[in-house]
Amino acid sequence: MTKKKPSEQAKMNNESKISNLVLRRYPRYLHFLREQKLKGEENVSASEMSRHLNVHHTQIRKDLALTGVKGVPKVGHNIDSLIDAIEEFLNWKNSSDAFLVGAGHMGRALIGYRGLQNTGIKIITAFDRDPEKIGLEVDGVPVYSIDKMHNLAKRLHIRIGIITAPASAAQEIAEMMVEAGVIAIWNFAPTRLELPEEVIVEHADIYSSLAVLSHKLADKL
Amino acid sequence: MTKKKPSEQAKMNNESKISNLVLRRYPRYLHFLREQKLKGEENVSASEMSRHLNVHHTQIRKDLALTGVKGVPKVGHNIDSLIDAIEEFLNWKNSSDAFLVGAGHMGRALIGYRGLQNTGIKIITAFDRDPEKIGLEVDGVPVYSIDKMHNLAKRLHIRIGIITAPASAAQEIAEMMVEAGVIAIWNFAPTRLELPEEVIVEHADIYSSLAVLSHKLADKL
DNA sequence: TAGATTGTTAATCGATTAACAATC
DNA sequence: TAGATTGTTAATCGATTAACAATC
Repeated sequence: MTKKKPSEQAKMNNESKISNLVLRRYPRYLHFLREQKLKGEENVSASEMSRHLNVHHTQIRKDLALTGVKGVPKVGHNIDSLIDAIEEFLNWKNSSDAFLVGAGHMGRALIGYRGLQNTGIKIITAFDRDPEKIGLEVDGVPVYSIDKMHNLAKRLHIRIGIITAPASAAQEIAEMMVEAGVIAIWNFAPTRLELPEEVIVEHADIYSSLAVLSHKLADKL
Repeated sequence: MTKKKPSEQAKMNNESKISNLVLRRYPRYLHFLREQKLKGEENVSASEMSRHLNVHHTQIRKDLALTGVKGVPKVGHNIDSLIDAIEEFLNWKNSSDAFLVGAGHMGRALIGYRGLQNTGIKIITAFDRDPEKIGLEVDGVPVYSIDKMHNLAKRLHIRIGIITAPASAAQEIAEMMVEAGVIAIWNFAPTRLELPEEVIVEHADIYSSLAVLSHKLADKL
């Protein structure tokens, strides 16, 4: 029996081998690029990005190289091409419909988050158990009873689920989502979800950043 | 002129040299440990943690070793000691008072987040500009006019600020906070803040996790 | 005792940074 | 042309994993 190295696995699954660390940097790049574009800039140099984003210029070069966009010496990279390429890379060009479960404050915050409009995800419906929330409309997004999720997800072919429910309900909700055909879950509840391997789960973990903050602060006091 | 290696810098600033990657793992460990404690367990082995948290057992051993808690062969580590040590490490044992600016959904979500109670941060007051929000009370936390922040922060010696305002207002708010004596800022607005170096800024960046999710999903479709 | 588990040292892997030639 | 900037290759750094002796 041959051991599968992660890289071979990746090939087999037709997954690209780009590292998460790089992926996590792209939204910051994108943000900066859009800003520059708004300012009327046409090109940007890696050195300039490096200064503003506090990332080593070589790293920026490598990250940008992955997008396939070529730069021109003394000029830099074309901003539009970069924006386009990164959006393409992240699959943020055409947004996919998503369901959100848990119409509490966190859920509504996310629904109202204007920044999400540029990110390839569109929340089209929210669900909740609380009869007081069912029937509401939040920023144009209706809140339905969670019982309706299964049918609706199947009918609309929803592939992305967002969990903004309390931790205690998260696992159950996640299973319902998978059951209904969801293949990627963005989890804001502070729990690890146990799901079949093939389901993509990303945990929006606010504690990890708090841990860094707290520790640094402790050092300072 | 001698170049300062990061490590020397760290010593000079009296900062500990523990890596952020380790720090970011601790909250997950803590969560698991508390869970086990609730189940009535007294000890836990690194192998067990490894299985549940999907982290290599050697890594867990190293991370736990940093806390100073010793394990016993065939038994494992005492859960209480670990919880205690990690909380100590993160400075989560006695919570510091914090101000939150921006009482929109994100702000209220954070105020209502029960999980925050175990994390060394206590939001005692919220601020907003919106007259409709001023005077409200959210989960026992009063919302004041942002004009009052400066005086109140000075008076109560607040060192931690949380920004849950829109991106457009974040920089200005951050500067007000620093002006008022805040030395650590937890920023939920989707903007990089430009502040004096000595201010600790942690960006709770939801886009980075979305980037990973989107990319993985693109691969799968 | 035997075996589960710890904890440390060494090997590997991957990410970041440095150096530098190529180019507009 | 000179110099800013690109993009690539090599060196370094740090994090993860493997191997294994020590211990209860």
